[in-house]
Amino acid sequence: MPRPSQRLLSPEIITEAAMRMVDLTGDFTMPGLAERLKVRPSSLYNHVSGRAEIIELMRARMMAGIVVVDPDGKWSETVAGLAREYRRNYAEHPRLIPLFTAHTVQSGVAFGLYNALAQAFSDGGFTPEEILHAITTVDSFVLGSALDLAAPEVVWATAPEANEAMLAALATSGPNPGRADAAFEFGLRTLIAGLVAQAPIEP
Amino acid sequence: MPRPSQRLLSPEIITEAAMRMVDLTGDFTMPGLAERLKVRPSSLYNHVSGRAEIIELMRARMMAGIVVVDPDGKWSETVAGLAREYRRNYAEHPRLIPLFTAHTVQSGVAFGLYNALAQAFSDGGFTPEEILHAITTVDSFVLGSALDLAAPEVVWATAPEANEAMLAALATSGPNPGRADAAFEFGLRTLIAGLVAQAPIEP
DNA sequence: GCCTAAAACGAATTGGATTCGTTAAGTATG
DNA sequence: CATACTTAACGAATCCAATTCGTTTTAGGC
Repeated sequence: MPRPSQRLLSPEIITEAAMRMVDLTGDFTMPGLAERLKVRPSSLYNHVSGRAEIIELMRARMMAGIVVVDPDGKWSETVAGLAREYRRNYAEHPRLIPLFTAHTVQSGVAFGLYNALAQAFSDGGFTPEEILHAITTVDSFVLGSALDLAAPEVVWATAPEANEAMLAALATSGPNPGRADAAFEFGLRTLIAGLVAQAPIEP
Repeated sequence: MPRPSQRLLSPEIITEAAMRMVDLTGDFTMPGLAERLKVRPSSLYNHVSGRAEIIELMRARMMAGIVVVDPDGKWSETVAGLAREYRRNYAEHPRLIPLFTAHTVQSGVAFGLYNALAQAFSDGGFTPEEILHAITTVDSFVLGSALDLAAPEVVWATAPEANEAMLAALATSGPNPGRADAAFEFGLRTLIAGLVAQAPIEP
């Protein structure tokens, strides 16, 4: 017999549970979610339209964590800070990222971030077209770095035909996420240096 | 009654059909694949272990397209050439990328590329640890750029709360893949400039 | 105390991935 | 030529996830 209405669910509760499930197992299913919430799968549909919406809610929840503070110094440091903040949010739930990139819906979240980047690059004297490309570049690098974080480190483990330079490089490799973090900082430094070198306005 | 053995399938034929299906629709299913190949779904399992292996075969097939030529000049231009070649292969089948990043298996393909990058960075005077980070940086940027290519341009379409710098930037935006290509070239230029600036050895 | 809307339920449907036993064709062997 | 073996396609069946829908309960407003 059907159970009474007990207010067990809400979009927020479902989203939260889904995120915990993805963090734990790398994926989520409607039956699994329902079980965690002590509910039948069909009950979920009283609160969300389906699996796709849950993914979008998780995306929005992750993006909402990005805190954009007013710039307080060099435009280049503003960009670096924004990129770090952007990645930090991804890094808190690395296993969500493959889910996001698989379902390429991606509504216009994170416009606060984009606006702030646009302003910073504008301060650097870039043209409107360059600003768009620069934002895309930062976005691509951060997303790629986040995927690197989610990837198993096994990728680098065995090197059947590595040359000398590669072997020496691999020998320095520690475990994730330390390696991924260090690589991100290196890449960010590199990217900022390149941007500064191309910018009409110092620094 | 079952039909005779007519040699309709092979791993290569299946992989090829799956890639065409993904290029066309953004995904593939075993029944859909079977239909395209005029075969029953179960027949596929005589040639591949399942859906996961088909994805890995597609990944390998894509990676195999990367041509690593011997460097003929500056290390920085070698890196730029390798990055372009890497992305070019992704760009030929953009809709495969979300599939790849979803199933994060990623065996040690593309070691030829990694070796070549390691050698180039070694020529630039980077330390082994820096080499690993530099390779990761290029990898992240190329993968992120490839995802950008696969993303619908609708993402940029409407800007409900864009500031002035952002609006001006958006006004310059043309359609994909032109925009994504230009952004990649900008980002690559930027990245190379940053690497050159940090390298102990010119150029 | 009654009515209604919200929300959980269970059953049923659809569709994809996979397994397995069966069977026909081609191939090698005597 | 006949027999046995192997390959590969087939169909049926299983499992599971996603989703739909009609039913039921009950909390809160009147």
